[in-house]
Amino acid sequence: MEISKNFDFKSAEAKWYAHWLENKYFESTPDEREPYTVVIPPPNVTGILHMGHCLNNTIQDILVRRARMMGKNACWVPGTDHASIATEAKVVQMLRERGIQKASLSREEFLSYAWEWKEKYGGIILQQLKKLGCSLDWNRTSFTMDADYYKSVIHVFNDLYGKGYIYRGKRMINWDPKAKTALSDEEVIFKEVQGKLYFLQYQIVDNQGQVVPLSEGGITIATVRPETILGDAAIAVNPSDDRYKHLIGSYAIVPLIDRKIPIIGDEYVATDFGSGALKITPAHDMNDNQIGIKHGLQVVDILNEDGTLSSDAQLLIGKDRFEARKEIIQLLQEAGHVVKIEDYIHQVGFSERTDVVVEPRLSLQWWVDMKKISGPALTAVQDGEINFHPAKFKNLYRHWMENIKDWCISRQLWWGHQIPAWYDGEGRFVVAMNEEEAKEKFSKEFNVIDPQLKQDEDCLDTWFSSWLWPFEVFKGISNPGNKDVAYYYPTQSLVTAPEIIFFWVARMVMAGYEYMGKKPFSDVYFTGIVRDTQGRKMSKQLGNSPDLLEMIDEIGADAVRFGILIASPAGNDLLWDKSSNEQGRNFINKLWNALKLIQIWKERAKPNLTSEEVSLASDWPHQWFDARLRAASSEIDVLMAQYKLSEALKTLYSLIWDDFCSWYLEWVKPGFEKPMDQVHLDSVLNNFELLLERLHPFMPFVTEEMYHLLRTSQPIDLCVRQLDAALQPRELDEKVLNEGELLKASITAIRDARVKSQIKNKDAVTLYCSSLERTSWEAIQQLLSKQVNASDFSFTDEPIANTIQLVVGSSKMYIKSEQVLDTSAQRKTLEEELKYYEGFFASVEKKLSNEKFVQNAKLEVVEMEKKKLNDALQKITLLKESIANLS
RNA sequence: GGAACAUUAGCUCAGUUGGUUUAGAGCAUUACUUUGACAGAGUAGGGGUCACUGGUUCGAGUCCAGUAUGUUCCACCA
Repeated sequence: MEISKNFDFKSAEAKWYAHWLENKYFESTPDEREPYTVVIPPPNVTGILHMGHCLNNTIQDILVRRARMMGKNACWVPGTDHASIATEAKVVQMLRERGIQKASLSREEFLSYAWEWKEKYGGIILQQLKKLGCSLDWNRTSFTMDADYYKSVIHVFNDLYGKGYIYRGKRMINWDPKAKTALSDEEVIFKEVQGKLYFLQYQIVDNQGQVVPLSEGGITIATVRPETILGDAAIAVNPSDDRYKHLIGSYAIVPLIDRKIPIIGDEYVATDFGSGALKITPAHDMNDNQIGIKHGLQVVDILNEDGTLSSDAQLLIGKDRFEARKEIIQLLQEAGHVVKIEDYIHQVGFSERTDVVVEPRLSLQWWVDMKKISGPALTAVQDGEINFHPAKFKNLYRHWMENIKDWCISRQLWWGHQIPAWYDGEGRFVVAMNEEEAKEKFSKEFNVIDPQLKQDEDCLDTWFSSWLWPFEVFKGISNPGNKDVAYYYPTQSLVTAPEIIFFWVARMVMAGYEYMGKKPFSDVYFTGIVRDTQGRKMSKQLGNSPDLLEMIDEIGADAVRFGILIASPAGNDLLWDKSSNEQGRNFINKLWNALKLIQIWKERAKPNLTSEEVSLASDWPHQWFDARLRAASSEIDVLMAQYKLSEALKTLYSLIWDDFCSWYLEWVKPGFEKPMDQVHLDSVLNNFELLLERLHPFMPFVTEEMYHLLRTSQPIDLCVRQLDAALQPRELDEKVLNEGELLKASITAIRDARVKSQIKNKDAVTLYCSSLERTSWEAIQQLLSKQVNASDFSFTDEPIANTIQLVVGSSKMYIKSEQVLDTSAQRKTLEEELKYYEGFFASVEKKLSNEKFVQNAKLEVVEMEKKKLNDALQKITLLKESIANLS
């Protein structure tokens, strides 16, 4: 069979993915095997594949494919998340482009547009995962708003409400004025912003109730949000502050609107910040709200839900908050209230989804009382029931869990799971599975017959559905105790980004224990963040995020998978550069060329060779490679168990490039245009197959392609071939591995000597060896002679004159050549080596002559040092002899 | 403000309970080689007082304390 010059990844990728699907290799149903379950972190239904997904899903695919090849029933569940805010924003934008305002639509109309949009664009990302080679069970594709899933979310809400874990309450929340919705604390990103600190002077009312003119002094406060003075309810000072304490109990006048507000004392106020007097705006600041409650202050809400000033502001009504800020300063300046304005750098909260400044706002929302369900989730991770990789995230998790706050779960959106609460006209409400049940409950609880009910307009936070993901993809709630959930749950590995440890991971653990009574997964692998070479996070805004599909198209999915993984140390961020793809491509090329070489051997192979034709006298090279493969495989097993995927791939890379290509194939290579005997060829083919097997989870396409080119009638596809569990290191391997090291060292040393003495490769040399380890040399002498073009190899006890002298291990070698020898180069090499060993000898000797060392160190350590000393001494003797022989 | 983690070759990182060499790998770099799988190759080399300062110890990249720098998380004084 003709093998193409290079790997044609485009046709191979299309061919093999279709073939795998056709043969249902990725489909899983419960059977007697042990399950290996992974649920995909569901990407946003609006999402497009980026580098983060690439890393994340490559890792999952490696774990899943490997499990599949190790006899597990591997099941990787795909799906998408409805991503309420993000998706609703996209739909609103699409409508705007069509000239439709969301406000002009009914809820039903809007949702039909949203579903239309979801059907059309949603799930593109899942198609993209196929390009990457991901072995997902597509029959199990789930969506967080599937009918059953939806019902389960509503059920969970009802259940938690029934248990008293969900409540409705008026609290300060983070308000996103663009999305016009509440946000949870986790959805607010604090950024440092260069702002201004405005010092404003308020007039004071004296004992007689007279307003003191500003010219006679007032009270100065500092604020970064001057527009909020319109909502002021008090001015607070620290009761121990001598500057102000006499004012406590009197009143001040809010500028421009002349509202009379009390001056109160509260320890909360810092005397050393700003002016030492704090304006209190209970409707628009978390802390002010607390103080407001404590002192029974009135609440003046001056903002509309879109961030414009409300009629309660009395001034600048309808203006945007930032516009109002500029204008009010002008008005205050004109009225003489501005004392000074300072530059001020401070932290401002932004909405994670819309990136607008979040407003603290008082509103009625639904909450989950987290302390009620967090207990088992905390201990599970503390006790190692669930393992985090890397383990450092354990601390972070614990800290958050121990200081957990209630979770605001209502969102003022339409796209999502509508809150199952029904209200009557009088503000009474019940929580129910549906309207019918709600009516029943009303009649029972309030004795109302057939009330006019209205369902809560709001939706649930997206994470209130995705925290059910690991079991609801198996219908663990909608069809409790079914065969799938019983078999696949708990899942094994969760691979996700550390950013969502609180949003998602922690909450899944809570839901898992609450609803399944079991952990949702055994291991959580947190990937790093993909950054560019300058260490910047990849983002659309910076334009440093490469187009993944384009890249796959250019260089192939396997090269991209290799590139991202090799650059990804376990648990660290990875600085990714396109050049690591090239390393992947080069590696594929190397493999491909090995295949081409073997193909040539296959064509020339003969079943029975005459003794003259035999290319290889023994099967020593096969034994050696077998031993190397065993050692490397067990290293890889260990690394994989520790989730050190990058290290495992490096081990494989070097096994293939160095051990297999550079050494093994060279050792078994027959002479130019000579045939290879079938027995040796079979060994080579077997070994190559075993390599491809191990590489397959990392680079599925090229390995499957080569596997079939290697042997035309494979009984089974590589994708579902089972790894040979017997491939473990054996004690007897040690001998052949040592011989291999001796062979490599001698080849390298002789090649080096040839270069330094300018002996051309085509000129044959004669080798003499003086050694106490004759049996080792005997095992390798034929290969050595072939590799270094030596016409003869013999043992000697005497130095050979006019030769190049080398010390390999504890043996001496003499290279005899026709050529005139340049002894100076040789002498230099030997002397440098001697210098090194003398230095080494001195350092060991020093250590051993230290009495305290010999007294205190462990016996075996001392013994080892003595051995090192002896070895070095032997080496020094040999080197000295060689140098002496030179002259 | 608090905490966690990190700091080893030009870059990205290994280095398991302190003692296996005078600290390793990959990539990059330099020189040389090169007509039989592979110039997308081969061989060899250069490059590190293991961030700094102390301490514990016979012995520290490894343990302890402090300092500096960086990253991340938490909190948020208007």
